[in-house]
Amino acid sequence: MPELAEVEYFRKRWHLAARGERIVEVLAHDRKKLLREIDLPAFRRSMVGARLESSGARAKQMLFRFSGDVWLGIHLGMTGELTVAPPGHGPGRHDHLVLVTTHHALVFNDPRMFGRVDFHVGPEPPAWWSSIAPAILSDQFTVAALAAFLRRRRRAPIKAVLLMQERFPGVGNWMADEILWRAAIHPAHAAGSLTPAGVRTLWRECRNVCRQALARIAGRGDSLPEDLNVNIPATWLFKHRWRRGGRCPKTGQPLAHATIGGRTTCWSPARQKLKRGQTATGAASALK
DNA sequence: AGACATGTTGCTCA
DNA sequence: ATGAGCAACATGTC
Repeated sequence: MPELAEVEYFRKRWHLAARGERIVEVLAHDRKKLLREIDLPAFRRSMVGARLESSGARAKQMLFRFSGDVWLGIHLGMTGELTVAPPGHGPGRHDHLVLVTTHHALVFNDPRMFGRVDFHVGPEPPAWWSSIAPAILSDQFTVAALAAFLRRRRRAPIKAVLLMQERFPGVGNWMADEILWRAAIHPAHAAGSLTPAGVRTLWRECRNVCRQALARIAGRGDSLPEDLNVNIPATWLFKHRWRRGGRCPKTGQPLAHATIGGRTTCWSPARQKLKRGQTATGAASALK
């Protein structure tokens, strides 16, 4: 579920509910997997009594800062989500971590357990946070940097390249498909054989999808939509990609699905065309 | 029943 | 050394 904007949505949910509140109790379960890197007794000692001061989201990671130089990093994996419940919340089946304040329970739930929790103490944020690639919406994401990256990955299908966090932090399966659909680029197109105009269009749509997804999903300022996706319009591919018999909202033509770059991919054949010689080597079999 | 799932990592092979 | 492809992780849903 969580890509760039969903991660920001969940961060805000915890942040808006509990900013300034003190943790009075920590409930932690299943430390074999999600909490495997955590020294639980030390985590409890640091966390209880700490006050949530600030937080941020970068790519698909979140970092919550607590008083006493305590930091909590969370990655939601494939199925993780953060919710807010009353303070008496009895942990449900896949609630792996619950931070209880006097007014709220901050719940990290993840059925599939691909998520990760990191606990860090120190005046500076943890190293992994600082080494996340520059955001697509930052001025470091330039057309030249994009072109150089596509050249390096020239033989891979563009769909697979968009999923690489080292250059497209926060982009996941649905955002990659949305970007390519808007840019009218076929997902199996070899990354290195886009025209200069194609690269520029791709750059623009990377930024458009990130900006619009953040505004639609995570809201603006201190506002938060009631739920994920309630503000995503039917003009987006997102609304049609999983529906059986789904049609392209731009052309009205049927959508296509195949595994490209190792992931289920949806595109609009009427809009995203591939000429001879442009197909990435590994993607050819997927298009039969 | 079996296929498949909005993610990442670590292995193999070229 | 570098890049591409794929299985594995664990559980729920269609």
